[in-house]
Amino acid sequence: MRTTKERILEIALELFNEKGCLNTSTRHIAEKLGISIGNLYYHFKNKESILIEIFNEYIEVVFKKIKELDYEKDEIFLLKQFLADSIEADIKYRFLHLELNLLVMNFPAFKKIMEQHLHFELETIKGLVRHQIKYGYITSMSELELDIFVSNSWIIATQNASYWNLLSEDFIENSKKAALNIYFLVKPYLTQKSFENDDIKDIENFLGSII
Amino acid sequence: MRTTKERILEIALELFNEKGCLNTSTRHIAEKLGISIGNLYYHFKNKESILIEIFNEYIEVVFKKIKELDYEKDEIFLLKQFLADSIEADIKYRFLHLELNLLVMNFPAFKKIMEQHLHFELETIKGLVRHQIKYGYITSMSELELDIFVSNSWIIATQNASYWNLLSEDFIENSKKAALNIYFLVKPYLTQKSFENDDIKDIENFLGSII
Amino acid sequence: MRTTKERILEIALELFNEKGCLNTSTRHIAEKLGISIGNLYYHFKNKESILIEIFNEYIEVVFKKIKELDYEKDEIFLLKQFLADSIEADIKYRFLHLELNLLVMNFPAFKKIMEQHLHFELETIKGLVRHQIKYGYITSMSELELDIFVSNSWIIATQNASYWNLLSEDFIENSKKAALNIYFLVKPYLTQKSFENDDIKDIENFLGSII
Amino acid sequence: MRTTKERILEIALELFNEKGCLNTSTRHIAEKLGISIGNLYYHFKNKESILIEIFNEYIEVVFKKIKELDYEKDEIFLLKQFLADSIEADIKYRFLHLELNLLVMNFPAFKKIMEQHLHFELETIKGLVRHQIKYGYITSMSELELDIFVSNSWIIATQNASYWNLLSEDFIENSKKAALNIYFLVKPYLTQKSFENDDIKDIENFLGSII
DNA sequence: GATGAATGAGCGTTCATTCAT
DNA sequence: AATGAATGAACGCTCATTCAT
Repeated sequence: MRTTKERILEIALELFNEKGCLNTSTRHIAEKLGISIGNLYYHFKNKESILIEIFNEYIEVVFKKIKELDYEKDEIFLLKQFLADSIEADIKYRFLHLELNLLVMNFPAFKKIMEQHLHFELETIKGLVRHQIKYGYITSMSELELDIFVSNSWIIATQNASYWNLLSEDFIENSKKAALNIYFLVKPYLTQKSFENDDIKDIENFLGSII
Repeated sequence: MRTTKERILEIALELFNEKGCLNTSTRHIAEKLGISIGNLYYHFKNKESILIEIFNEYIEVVFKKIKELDYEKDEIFLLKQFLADSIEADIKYRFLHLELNLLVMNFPAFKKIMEQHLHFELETIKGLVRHQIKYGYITSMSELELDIFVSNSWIIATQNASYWNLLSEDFIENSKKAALNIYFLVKPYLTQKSFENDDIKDIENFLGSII
Repeated sequence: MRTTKERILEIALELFNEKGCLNTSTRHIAEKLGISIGNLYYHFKNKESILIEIFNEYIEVVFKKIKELDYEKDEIFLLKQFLADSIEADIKYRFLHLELNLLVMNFPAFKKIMEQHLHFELETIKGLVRHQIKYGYITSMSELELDIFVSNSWIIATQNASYWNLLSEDFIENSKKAALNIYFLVKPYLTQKSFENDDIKDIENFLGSII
Repeated sequence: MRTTKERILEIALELFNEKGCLNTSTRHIAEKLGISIGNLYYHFKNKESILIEIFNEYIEVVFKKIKELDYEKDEIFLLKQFLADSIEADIKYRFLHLELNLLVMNFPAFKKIMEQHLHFELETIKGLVRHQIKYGYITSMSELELDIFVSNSWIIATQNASYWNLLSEDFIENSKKAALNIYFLVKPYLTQKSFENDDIKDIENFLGSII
């Protein structure tokens, strides 16, 4: 049995994804859940803290599997995992990317946490890419190029859903395209070794099936 | 001497970029401009029509120079132009990309215009890329790859400012980085012929100066 | 060629009948007419004076034909005329009766004129009825009964359109029923002499054709 | 102790009768009641729902006593009851009739309910008149005449207050006259049996005292 | 005669949040 | 834990009217 707090977060996420966090009132969350507005404020001191708690969930999902990997030591091809994990989270918490800049403007505490997380996430991705370069999966590049490659990856990973949603309302179809965006962004940097890796073949097969 | 209508658009754009369109009230625009709220509504029938008029300006800026090019016939290297124009507009009207998805949710008439424009813009970019491929500036690619390349370009061009703003408030510095994002996205697809072109040398010099 | 002032009155009446005077803005009148709002206020010092001028037209129409009758001297059967004239005016200026009480509340100058007119109209109707009694078309009645008979007649004549419009939007059909309401209200008071009058036969034929 | 909701309805009715529903702002209601505007909207989702709730009260008052009568079986003289009940409600909720047509124009949900109620009310009155005819209190008449008689009765019952208010502001005096309007409207249709009924004598006595 | 920019009070409504119970 | 009444600032917008040109 879920606690009330958990159910609030669940419903809030649902509504945020549907209409945006800024378009969702606390009263609406409480009503949809069938609890009083007073009870909602008993569990969360304000709307921002609901947002922050959801954001913490998001962070956890993003890094859960990646953290498990001891990629510093092992020679593993991480692209597939990265693709799968990031897309999953970015779909589940898609409202975050739809209105991230406004959220940061409106919720100062959220802004702080968001910034901390972003720095950490970017460092993690950079570390991951460096690892892949070291083991020859990705071509080597300058520090500047790495910075830009990572920023482009982050932007594409988080924003492509917004893009496709502008073009079509077929949500399922759109989310599939996310994989293509990331794959083709990364592809020019893949080495021969990568293309010989079974994971890449899996990915290419999967992407082939989308088209 | 500017007309009141122009001044409203000017101040509105300023405030939209500062705090977001959704966070800017019509009363606030009027107050900052020193006119009555009634006067604002004399010039614009509602907030959405202010947004739409600003969006139409944006469209014009985006396409003004590109439209002038008779690129179907001439063999010209367009990347530099494209970089310059799109970045200029995307900075000047940056609020648009910061909250595009929410704007589309909240303003149905804007949504329609936005969608029409987006289709047209993407086709234009595709045509431009095909032209560059034809004249050997960009490596040839499949139709799918072209689609994804264009979508990635659009996403990076419109969203990179949001990204950098999350990391730093140095607005000038951030806007410079936009060029890097697009350049490195495109770079893997440039041919030898491109690298011999003087424009590319200009770009590389410019980018070098940023770092 | 109509003067601007006349055209304002014309369009105002049209809009008042369509949506009510209180739901019609002065701007709307000017726009529909294709003149500036300033020009409208050049011709009328305020909205109330438009209303009053229209009301004066109404009064004129109501009494034009009745005034022509020298009914004090002639033995004439006036019911038919009264039916025809009052219904015609009450249809043409139907907005007046739809919102008379609110108009009186909102427009003090109109209120005064309205009250004066109402007293005069009621006295006229009373005189008319007394004349019909004197010449044996209508059964004699006490002064109280006469008062009430006249008030009922006025209420039915002015309000029946509102009633039928609540039940159906077929405006033409509804206006026909007005005649029935008045006829059946008066009928119990008609004498044998009335029923032998050709006018009554005309009326009965006309009413028969409605059903 | 009245609930806030009840007090809102109470004050709203008071203000509506005083100045008209359309001339009464929600803010005005809240202020007169000494509550915040937010609280008013906590209890009613919009102004229309206040109007509708008041209208439902009106319906209840109109039909409360009439519904209790098992007039299909008993031979009873209903005129007195009808007079008393309808006048009481039409005075208490007099704003309704002062601006009914505008209310219907401005409040679509109210319009629907109003129309349903009107049809039901008219059928009820018709049934009541048919019963009185059956038991010999009212002279028999054709179906058409019945329709018109009922429509005239409804118009007089609901509109006579508006009429008298145009002539005088003595509210109490005016409301007494309502009874006269209805009585004299009905009188021509009363049979000898009616005039022998004690209720009629009561009415005549009451009316006599008014004059 | 005519234009149209400008005013500002007011309207219906929403919303995050508080607090006594 | 939970209820739900209450607050009040703010929002988008309308309207009759004025006035310089």
